[in-house]
Amino acid sequence: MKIRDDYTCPLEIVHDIIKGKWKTIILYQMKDGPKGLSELEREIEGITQKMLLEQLRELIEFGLVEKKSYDGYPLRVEYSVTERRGQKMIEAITIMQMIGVDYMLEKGMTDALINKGILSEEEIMRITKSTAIP
Amino acid sequence: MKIRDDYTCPLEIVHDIIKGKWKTIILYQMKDGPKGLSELEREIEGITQKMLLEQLRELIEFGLVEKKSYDGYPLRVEYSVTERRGQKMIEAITIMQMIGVDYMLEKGMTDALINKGILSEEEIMRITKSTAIP
DNA sequence: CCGTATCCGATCCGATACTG
DNA sequence: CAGTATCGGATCGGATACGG
Repeated sequence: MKIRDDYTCPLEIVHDIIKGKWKTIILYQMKDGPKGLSELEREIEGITQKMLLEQLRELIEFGLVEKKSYDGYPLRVEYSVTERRGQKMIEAITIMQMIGVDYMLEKGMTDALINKGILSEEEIMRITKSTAIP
Repeated sequence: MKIRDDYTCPLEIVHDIIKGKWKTIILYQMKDGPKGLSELEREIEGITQKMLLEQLRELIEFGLVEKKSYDGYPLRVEYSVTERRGQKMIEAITIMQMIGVDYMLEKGMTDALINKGILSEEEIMRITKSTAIP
């Protein structure tokens, strides 16, 4: 990814940082601690190894992710969210996650939420009752 | 924009909502109240009318923006952030704005910040002093 | 002032094959 | 387990012209 130097506003930069299809998902997946590559690949449904590595590299470039390599066999590499900028981004992503859930509830896409373990059936019952129009 | 129904996670949806180059900037520009089209066009540097309308339409589709038309002459149209989902998104965007500013400070892009009126010269002095390594 | 339509190069991303 | 390279279709976004 090319890093330009003619940005006219801060949000333009941030858009460049997270515009990739998988960036927010990757970051969110790392929110509770470091992850290995194959771990991420397993947990993120539909991503290819190529995309994962590509997007990780860009996240590192922008200071949102850190990489640590440990020699030995098997190879071990850990990717984690950076303390300063990365954690801040997680805050924003957490809000976006809420918006996504809100949208899915509105559209009745409850199955996906339950399957993914994002919400339990009871939680959905409670939420939909409280906001549904009788 | 096509709205799919096979989203596997909430963040995938949100990414679809804000992936456009101008979406976050447009929303942020409306954070303090309704805006007319030409107003937005004037305030957002570099955007074309085509892109502005296109992205606004998508933001409306996803329930982040509302549109109100007033007949008469000259025509008056108001775009505003929706109470529920839109305002929530503004929260996330505000954090992203902070990240962008942080990045610009780190890269020494202070001129752009001052020119845009995002930070004053004194504020930058204070910040850079407190985080700079002597 | 507000909105639509088209054309076209740039980029994104998925599939696939290969290396240490 | 971790990472690189290439190729090709789909999508994005800028320019530009036209209509209410």
